[in-house]
Amino acid sequence: MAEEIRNGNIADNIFAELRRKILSGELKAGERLSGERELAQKYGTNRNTLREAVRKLEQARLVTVRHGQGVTVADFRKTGTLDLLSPFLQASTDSGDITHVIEDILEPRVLLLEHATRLAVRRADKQDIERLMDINDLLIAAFDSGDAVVVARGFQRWLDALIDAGHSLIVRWFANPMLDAYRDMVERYPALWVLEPSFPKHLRDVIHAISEGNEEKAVDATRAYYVRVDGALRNALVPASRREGGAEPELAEGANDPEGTVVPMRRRKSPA
Amino acid sequence: MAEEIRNGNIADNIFAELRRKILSGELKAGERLSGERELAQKYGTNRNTLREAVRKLEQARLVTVRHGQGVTVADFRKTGTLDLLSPFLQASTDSGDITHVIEDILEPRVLLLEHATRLAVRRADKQDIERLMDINDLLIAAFDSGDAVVVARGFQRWLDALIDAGHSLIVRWFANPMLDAYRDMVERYPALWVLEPSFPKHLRDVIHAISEGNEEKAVDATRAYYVRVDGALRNALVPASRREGGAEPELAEGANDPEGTVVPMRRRKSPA
DNA sequence: CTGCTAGGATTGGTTGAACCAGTCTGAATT
DNA sequence: AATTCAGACTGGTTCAACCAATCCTAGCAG
Repeated sequence: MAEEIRNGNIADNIFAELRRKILSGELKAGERLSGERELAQKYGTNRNTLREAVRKLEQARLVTVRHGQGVTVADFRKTGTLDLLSPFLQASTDSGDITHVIEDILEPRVLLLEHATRLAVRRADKQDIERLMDINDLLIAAFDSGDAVVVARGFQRWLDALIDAGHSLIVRWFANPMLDAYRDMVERYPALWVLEPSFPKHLRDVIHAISEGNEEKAVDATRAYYVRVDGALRNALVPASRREGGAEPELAEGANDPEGTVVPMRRRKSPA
Repeated sequence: MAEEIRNGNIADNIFAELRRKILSGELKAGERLSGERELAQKYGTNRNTLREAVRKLEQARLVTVRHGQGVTVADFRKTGTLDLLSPFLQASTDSGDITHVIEDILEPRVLLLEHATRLAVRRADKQDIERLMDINDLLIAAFDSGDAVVVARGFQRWLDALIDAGHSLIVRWFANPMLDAYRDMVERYPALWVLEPSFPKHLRDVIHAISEGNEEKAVDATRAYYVRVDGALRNALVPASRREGGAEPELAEGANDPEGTVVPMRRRKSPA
């Protein structure tokens, strides 16, 4: 089966390929994979290397392996974790899936950032604030140059610094998968990253609030900014999702949805 | 090296053992593991099986592997995800670490549950509500019997149902690692799970609010409950963390901290 | 002495074959 | 019809090579 070379590691490529198949729905939950011997032959490798790929799938909770029974595709919608966010977005060929996920992530993202901001206000030391200010200067310059991608990339450093300033293992671990997804999305759809006019003001406000230890002011600044940004993003998404089963303008390269077996992710409340 | 048999899978045991060593700080970030040949011999197995364990470590972001260079321990504090929460709590021998993590997770947990509750109010259908009511009945009965462990176990099902009622992939993926950690903690320290007197009322209030579609009421009920529970938990933790470097009453079985190299996780803000 | 280079040692990556060990299936037996 | 058991799956483990990237060092050239 045609495998393009992504990096120099066979097991990783097979892992990525099978992960894509599972996350895209090509392999469904409960389905059994072929035996290791057959799979190895199919991917043109040997059993040991193939097994390394299966081990990674197992660790990613995408399959379950039982001696004597074989390898079974797991229901990642139920048992998955945020680690799957980035590969899921990359694997999804169904635009409705992507739209729902992005819509559903906006609120948790704001809640996380508000909390991160709170912790930064409470715990940031001089070094943390200096780092934030340095990045802020760079961002302002990049913003003035008007290059959205450069800003987006620098913004990742800002978020990193903000989260570090909170000195919370938990918040860092919460944020990492979202930052990964953000990074990937910036690389794939640079056009989506609009330059919100209030961006520089938002940065300054947050830093000021952190410097003077004003928690509510910092959170308010964060919230106000994301209300605007997320609103714009929602507006950009809604028209796309309104078309029935079609591929949206620029979110899909090779959209093919062989059957309509996609589990509904969002159900509206039935009339009480 | 003495390895106890945990389950029938050598690679998994080695993976778990190395993960424990890394998460406990026994192996530090940046440190290089021995070569695969040597490691395999040390654990009394062959290279292929050993490599399967290393692959899982790699997938868990606990090590990085580079051809020609070897296996390097990653800085999981920076690059980890919530997947590490449960194994980290199990591996930690430093009571300060555990205390900080638990303190830092309480707020995010409430935020997550509040958001999950909001989504449940917006999206729950008749089936979801029925499921919640069924579990509620069981929980009330268990609560009256006074067995904290049974209640805690049933509460996991309640949380599952609540999250399902929100029909959000993202929230489910956010919650799973925390539910895993909760499950483990209940099994390990059943004594910590106190029966809050307002527990049955909280459940009823949330269900009512969901039924009548009153979002704010549902969130208020959730928040009010967790303010009480978390307050109690914080009080239980603070006295333990106040002792300097000592093992707390019942959170550590084999506490041994060979050197004082633990990276400070929480720094107070320096005087502005 | 300094700098570069070639080669050897060390590391992970890949391979194929053989055998061990659970699990399932179906035919033979009772 | 129920039971049993052999065989045909499945994954689990082991061994022994060899390939390929990286690192280190001895030796050479400047």
